[in-house]
Amino acid sequence: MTAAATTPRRRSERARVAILEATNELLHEHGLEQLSIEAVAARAGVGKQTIYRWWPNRAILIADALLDRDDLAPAPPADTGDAITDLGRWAGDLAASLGSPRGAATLRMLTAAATAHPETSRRLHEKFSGPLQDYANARLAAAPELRTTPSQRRNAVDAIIGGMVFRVLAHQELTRRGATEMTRTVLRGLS
Amino acid sequence: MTAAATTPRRRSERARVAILEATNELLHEHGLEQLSIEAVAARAGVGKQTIYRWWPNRAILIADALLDRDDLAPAPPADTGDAITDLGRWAGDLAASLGSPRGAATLRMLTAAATAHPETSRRLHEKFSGPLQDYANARLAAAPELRTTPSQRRNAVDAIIGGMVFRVLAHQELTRRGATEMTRTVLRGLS
Amino acid sequence: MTAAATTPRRRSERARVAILEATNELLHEHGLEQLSIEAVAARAGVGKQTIYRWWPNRAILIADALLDRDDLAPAPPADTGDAITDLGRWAGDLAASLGSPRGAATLRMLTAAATAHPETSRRLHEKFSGPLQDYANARLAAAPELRTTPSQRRNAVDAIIGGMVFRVLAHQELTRRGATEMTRTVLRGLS
Amino acid sequence: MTAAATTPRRRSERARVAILEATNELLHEHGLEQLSIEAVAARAGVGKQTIYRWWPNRAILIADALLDRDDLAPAPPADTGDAITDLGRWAGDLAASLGSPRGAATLRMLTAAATAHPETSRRLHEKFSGPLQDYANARLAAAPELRTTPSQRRNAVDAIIGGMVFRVLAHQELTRRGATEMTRTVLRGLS
DNA sequence: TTGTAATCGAGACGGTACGTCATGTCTTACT
DNA sequence: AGTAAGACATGACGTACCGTCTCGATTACAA
Repeated sequence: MTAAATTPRRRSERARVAILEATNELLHEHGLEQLSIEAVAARAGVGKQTIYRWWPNRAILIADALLDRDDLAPAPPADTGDAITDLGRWAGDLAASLGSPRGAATLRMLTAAATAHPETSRRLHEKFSGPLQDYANARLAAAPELRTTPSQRRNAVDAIIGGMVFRVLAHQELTRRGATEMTRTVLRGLS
Repeated sequence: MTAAATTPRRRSERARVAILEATNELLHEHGLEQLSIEAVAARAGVGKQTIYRWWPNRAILIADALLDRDDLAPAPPADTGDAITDLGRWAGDLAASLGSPRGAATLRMLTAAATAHPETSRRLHEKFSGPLQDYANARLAAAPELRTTPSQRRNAVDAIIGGMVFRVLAHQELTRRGATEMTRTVLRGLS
Repeated sequence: MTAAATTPRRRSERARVAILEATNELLHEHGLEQLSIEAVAARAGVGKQTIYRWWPNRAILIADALLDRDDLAPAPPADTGDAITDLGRWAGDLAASLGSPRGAATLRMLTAAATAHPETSRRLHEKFSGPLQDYANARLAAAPELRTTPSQRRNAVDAIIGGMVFRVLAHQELTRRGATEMTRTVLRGLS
Repeated sequence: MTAAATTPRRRSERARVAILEATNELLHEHGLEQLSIEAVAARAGVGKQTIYRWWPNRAILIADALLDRDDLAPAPPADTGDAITDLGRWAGDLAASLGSPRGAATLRMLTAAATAHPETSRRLHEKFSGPLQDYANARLAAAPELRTTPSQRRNAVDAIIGGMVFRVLAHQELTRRGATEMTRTVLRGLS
């Protein structure tokens, strides 16, 4: 609450939102590679320079647009006291999100974007895979009924998340029920 | 009276090989998005038209070039009679391949290419993930010591493969030893 | 009729004629600049190499095709004893030929072709403008009623021929009657 | 409330001039058919798109470049009161211009360009042959010493201009003196 | 209330690469 | 030997976008 001198920025919120929305729309309509800054500018009713002023390049704009919608990773469920139940439910929620057409498309485009751009990879981990790993790991560590080493936890968590991601990337079906079963199968190995 | 139109096709093998090699080199030097057909033609010492004559578009050329080197998925190991041992070894081999810098780069680029192009996705599954799933599934099904349902096998197999792929895509370490441990952890759930 | 040993050449007359006809047709259908060797080969039902074997390049093929039809410069008329009458008739015939749509198009294309290719220019003069100048000059020189110096004759002849050619190139009307009048006007200056 | 769409056209004069100059240079260095837009862009230090933005096709660029230099048709001479003297001098000036290597090359290229492109033909007449015909015709009409009909004037004018143009196109010598003589010869027929 | 300066829309600019077309050369199989 | 077919290396075509650069107009703070 210091009376600091304010920075007299006057960035147009209207433009910012319109650009991110246009980017998301075009991404889902035409795909990652077909996205052109000119099309974004036209759809958003914005000058190209306004985009370049705030996003230094295409890759960062794409990451911003895709990660701004932070509904990919669902909130952790309530703690029922049983880790397998909790993680099964959590995996089901995650599968519902990633398994939907839009979620799957978003995950695939993010994966591709991360391949080409390390910074996107970092942010993808920070906003998506990191929190997922952290929650599952913590829930496992807090489960007295499952005596696990850190390395076992890491393996189990990556197998669960990876199994789901793999199915999405491979265009194979991923249902809430299937994810829960997979989770249970993996966790049974930690008895 | 004249004979039917003859078919004097004489595709140059020299050009075909040079193009695929140049594509692979440029892909690993500059990345997927930076790959230009003009650069491939120049490096291969070939006219652009010769590329377009045989590959209808960039995506198919990339898939061809990356999948032509079929060293991504290793050959299945000898059957020792113990499924967990065999699959552990198999997973280790796979991890050695995917975990190497070149293998990891290839997998990432293939994943990105498949995202943008359904046909590439199909061929990636046909040459990579399909055979992996098939082998692991068959080895599990043939293991009398593990009584498994098809659905359980499918879950376990995807968790193992997905876990490894996920680590590669997330730029996390994937060692032969880690992969074997992860496999054992998952399979223990199938007792 | 000598029983000379024949040279065992086996050039296909069928191909030669078909190529020249196809060239002429395409020239009048699409114009000089649009003419492609590939189109000629296709229309003539001939391999490209057959064209290149006998005509070293596009320009020479075009000149050959256009000049093969030697109906541009009409035959000189019968000598009536009166130079002005004869030359007026001759000019009229020439105008009828050059003034027709096909003749005009041919003259224009030949002019353009000659601009780009000196050898075509030479052959155009040899088969077209040269004979015209020669006839008119000779007819004037043989007219006792017109006492002319060589230089006067040359001027008058070029004015007459040039006047007609100019009208054709400028897309202006050129009639038999107009040409005769122009001829008379010019020749009257040689009294 | 917002103002109507503004028109922020800011065509670069620098680029316009550089393109026309480069075109003229390359035209005289390599000829009409060898002129490539890419070479113009490179020589002018300009992007190809900048050429295509303002000139819809090669033909119009060529016409613009050649006709922009309006030194082909010389200014009419002062009126001395004697039409034959005036027109002789005018023809001499024209011959000096058309007879020079550069003038001849320009005339030949314009003729060829007009052959392939009607609009170029129109502009060539508008800027070159039209004004020539108009001046000569008017000078003749204003000469009381020469009683001429419109049709006679038209014939004489076309014979004079055509005679000169013909000599240039036929690669024959055209001197100031020769042109003056030809003019006098033709005009003597209008006594 | 009025400068004044950052931001905005628009779009021209010098470039790079696209995918297509035609060049002139070559090789193959047929006649 | 000549031919129809057509692949080849080359290079220009005309288009689409890139990222940079003006150009007025707009707008919100500071004087």
